[in-house]
Amino acid sequence: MDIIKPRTLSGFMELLPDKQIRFEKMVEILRSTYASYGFAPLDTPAIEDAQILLAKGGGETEKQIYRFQKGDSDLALRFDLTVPLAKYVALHCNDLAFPFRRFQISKVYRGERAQRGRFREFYQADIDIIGDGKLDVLNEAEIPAIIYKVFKGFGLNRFQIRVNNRKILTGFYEMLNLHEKSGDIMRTVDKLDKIGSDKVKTILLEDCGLTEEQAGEILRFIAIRGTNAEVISALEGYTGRSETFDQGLAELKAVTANLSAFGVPEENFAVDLTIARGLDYYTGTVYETTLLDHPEIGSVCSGGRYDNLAGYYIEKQLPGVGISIGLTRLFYVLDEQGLLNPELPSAPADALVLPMTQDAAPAIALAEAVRSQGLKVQLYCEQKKFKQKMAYADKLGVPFAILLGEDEIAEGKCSVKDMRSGQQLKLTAEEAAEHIKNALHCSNIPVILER
RNA sequence: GUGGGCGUGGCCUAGUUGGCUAAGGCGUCAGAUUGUGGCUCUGAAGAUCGUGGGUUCGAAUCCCAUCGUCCACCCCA
Repeated sequence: MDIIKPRTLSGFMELLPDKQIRFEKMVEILRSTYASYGFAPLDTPAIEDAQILLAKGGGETEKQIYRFQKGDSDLALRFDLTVPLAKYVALHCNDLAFPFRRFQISKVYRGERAQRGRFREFYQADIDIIGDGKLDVLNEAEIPAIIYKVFKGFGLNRFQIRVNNRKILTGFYEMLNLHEKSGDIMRTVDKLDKIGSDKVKTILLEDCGLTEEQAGEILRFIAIRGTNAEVISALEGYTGRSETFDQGLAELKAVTANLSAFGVPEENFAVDLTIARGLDYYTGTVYETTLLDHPEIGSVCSGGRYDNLAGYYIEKQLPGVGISIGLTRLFYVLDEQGLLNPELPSAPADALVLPMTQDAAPAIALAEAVRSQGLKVQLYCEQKKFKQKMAYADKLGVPFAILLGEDEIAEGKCSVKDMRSGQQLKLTAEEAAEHIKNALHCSNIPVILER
């Protein structure tokens, strides 16, 4: 028989158990945080009709989507969670209560060249709030609060939620009569941090065909930095020249005004005029979150406000605001940087019960007794040498091994061995559970430990 | 999609002016008192040198093709 060499495709992440446990921990934090803000869980199919996923048509989506035929069906794998959400809302809008808040943590697929931190299959953790006809700006102010809670929940401190407003940008380009070129300009300006202002200027002049004066105006505009109050006051100087701009500024003020009420510290939030993000459908506030100590990895969470979620599927006007956390990338980078908390328990069980008698019944009962006290307990079922049983406990990384042999059974007790210290005690099942619980008592250990 | 680097046991690497049975480390497995893991010691298994073709007396090493992979660009989480 031919052996097929096992391999995992490039751009797909596969983890060993201890890492997977840490990953799941992050997912749990996301779920509980999202749920705590009243978002409902949603799951949609990984595969959809290609027509639906490609409704928007053209561009990168068409190039990157995994598309295939099965019989006569033209199918595709979802490349994000927003388009499936649009379909879902369009399909069920008569049954949903608006504003509709949902979260979804699922895999998405993109057939592009994989690179460090860039995957072909990866998890997105999305939240969106969809309004029926209207959606108040207050929703846009709440989003950073949720991002903040999630990242703090992971154990991160050095991150920054950067915010801009698309209306400010389009309004500003209207003032310069550059409305048609705004897409190219924004894409260029977005690279400011990466390539520097001289390079940006060169591209604006040569590739975008701007005049020296226009380029100068733009560079001066995106150079506006400082505290939120300082940036906003600098922006006030541009008012009265574009209705769009003025409206964008008003929205930006509304978002920043409620930050402290929502509990977001100023140090984790910044108005940044270079942010453009997802050029096609965002129409108002846009968000991008970066790790301050690892700017090279780019954005780990981004999103914004859009006016018409489901326009391709129904006539109804459904404005919304949402964000997406690139969980796979975030995890990959944190792991690579060695920031995953080594203190976080990553064994599949709290204790491993090792039966040492021919009759396994007492051990089975013991395992169940300890398990019923709320602990994760694995029963070792193999008939191997004691040495090998211990080696297994060691390799699994379980903090405790519970031994049950003739002696213990005769005394009505079991031997509880702390694998880290080597200390061993003879205890009853209840005492054992209590002992282990006290030793672990680790419910609030963060996943990430920043240095 | 465009441009560049690299492919040697499961993993990391040595070996490239072509030359004897391809070397080492990690890991795996088995032993060193069959009720005690990590450490140490001993031993074992495991590679058609990515694949196909070519040059040559002889190819891991040179040439061509192909696949894979990584990096940059594009774009993005």
